[in-house]
Amino acid sequence: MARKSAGISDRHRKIMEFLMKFQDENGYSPSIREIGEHIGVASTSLVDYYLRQLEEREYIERDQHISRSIRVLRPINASIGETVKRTFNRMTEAVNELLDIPVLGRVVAGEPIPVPGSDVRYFDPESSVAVARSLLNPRENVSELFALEVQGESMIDAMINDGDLVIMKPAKEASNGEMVAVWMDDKDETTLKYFYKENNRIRLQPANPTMKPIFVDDPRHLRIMGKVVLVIRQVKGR
Amino acid sequence: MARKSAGISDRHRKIMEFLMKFQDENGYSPSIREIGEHIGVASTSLVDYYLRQLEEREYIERDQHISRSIRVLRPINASIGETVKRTFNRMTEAVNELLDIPVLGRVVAGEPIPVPGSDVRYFDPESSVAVARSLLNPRENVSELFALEVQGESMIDAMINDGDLVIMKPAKEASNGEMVAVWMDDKDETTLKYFYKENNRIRLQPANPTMKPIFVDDPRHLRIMGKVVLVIRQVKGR
DNA sequence: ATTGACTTTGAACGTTTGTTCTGTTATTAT
DNA sequence: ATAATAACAGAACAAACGTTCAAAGTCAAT
Repeated sequence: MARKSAGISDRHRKIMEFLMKFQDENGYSPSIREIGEHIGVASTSLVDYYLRQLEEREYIERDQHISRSIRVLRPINASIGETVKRTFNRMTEAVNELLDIPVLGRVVAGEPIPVPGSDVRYFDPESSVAVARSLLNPRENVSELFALEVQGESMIDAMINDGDLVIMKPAKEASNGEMVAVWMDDKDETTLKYFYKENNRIRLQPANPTMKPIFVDDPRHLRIMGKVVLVIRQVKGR
Repeated sequence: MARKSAGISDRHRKIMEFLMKFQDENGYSPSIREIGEHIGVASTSLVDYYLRQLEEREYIERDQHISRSIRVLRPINASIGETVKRTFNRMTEAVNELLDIPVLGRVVAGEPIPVPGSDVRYFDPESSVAVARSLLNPRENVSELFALEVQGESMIDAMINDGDLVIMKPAKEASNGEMVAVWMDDKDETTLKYFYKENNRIRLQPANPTMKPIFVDDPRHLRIMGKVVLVIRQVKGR
């Protein structure tokens, strides 16, 4: 006589709950001994005994002679909503944390840097860098950020090396103490310097404290292209 | 140059697909031998070899000495391409793209750097940095990475400034061309230098090309603490 | 031609694990 | 009370399984 969903004891319920919890936490089923330990049963045979009952009543399924092969057929006492909700939150958080910043080109000392003009829609970005938002100023307008790869060793006095990745935002002016990318007409050169406006001249201070500043008297010989926001150096593992 | 899932051979892909398919059909993971049988590999060690690689690249996860404990961390190449499945993949990818690296402390020239000892479980990390995985070597074992904040200007000859964030992995030895953090007994100092082993001495080359190298004749006066993997400079918006 | 990094094999070892068996203790019906 | 049935223990076993190691093969760079 096939007994239907008859007598589910307290033990059965405990086992089912443990199965689901263990599955959720580990991604696979517990062994018989692990089940026994958890429900306070010393002998493996007794656990097997209960499992067989659960199997007969079609609460679970398992494959003979295969470790950890228990499948839960129908969840008992569902409290799954919590888990789903939590993982969903973590996912949306992570997705928002990740910025995709286009790499517009290279910074070469002797050439003006490529800057996204307001009219010129987009340079086709060669590629993009993924950057965590938390590395940036929280109130940064991330949509206008762009990245440049430094080519050559012309920026060493800005403590920036060949291959470094500079992330910046477009700007035509700067405040004191900000690091800017400037094009100097008289020198035909692009550099990265800290910007300071003094009485009647502009001081461009290298990041390397051992280097001396450059002074510019006529601001018209100087074009600010953008402000540096972040520098990333990927050390070549060789 | 942010590229995604690099360094995955055909075998790896085949294994991942089998893992997902098997999981889907049986509700639990295949054993090592079952995997080997399916991809046409006779020895269990070779399967283990591949699994370890997949583990390092964080495609899967498994628990030691536990049968069928493989967890698929990120699905690969879903052959059943539905819109839902694809967006789901993109989300999990994004989640996996984001690494949380603990900041263990500061690098000060006159002090040894804090390194996660194998026995000393964890310094309580002061905080953590979020870093996109694509910024790192794809086969880097990201779980052992840690970050240090540079304090003072003692590292300027390594092109690293006060406030910079150095991400490194523990190491006691290094290969030529790698940037390492070393403690020099005779100078009582921690520095970051490029490591080169020459005939009968060690050359420590500053990253700044204008600086001269340091030569160490006796390797015992030199302790390698770790290899530098990434340097991040958050330019103070002031 | 040699090195070195990566791939592959085969076998062996020690656990983990499911299964089975014998036997004991409770519970219940008669 | 007694017999029958259900609940439990403990041990023992063989298969399944993860791990490790020594050794050999492959392939590209030097």
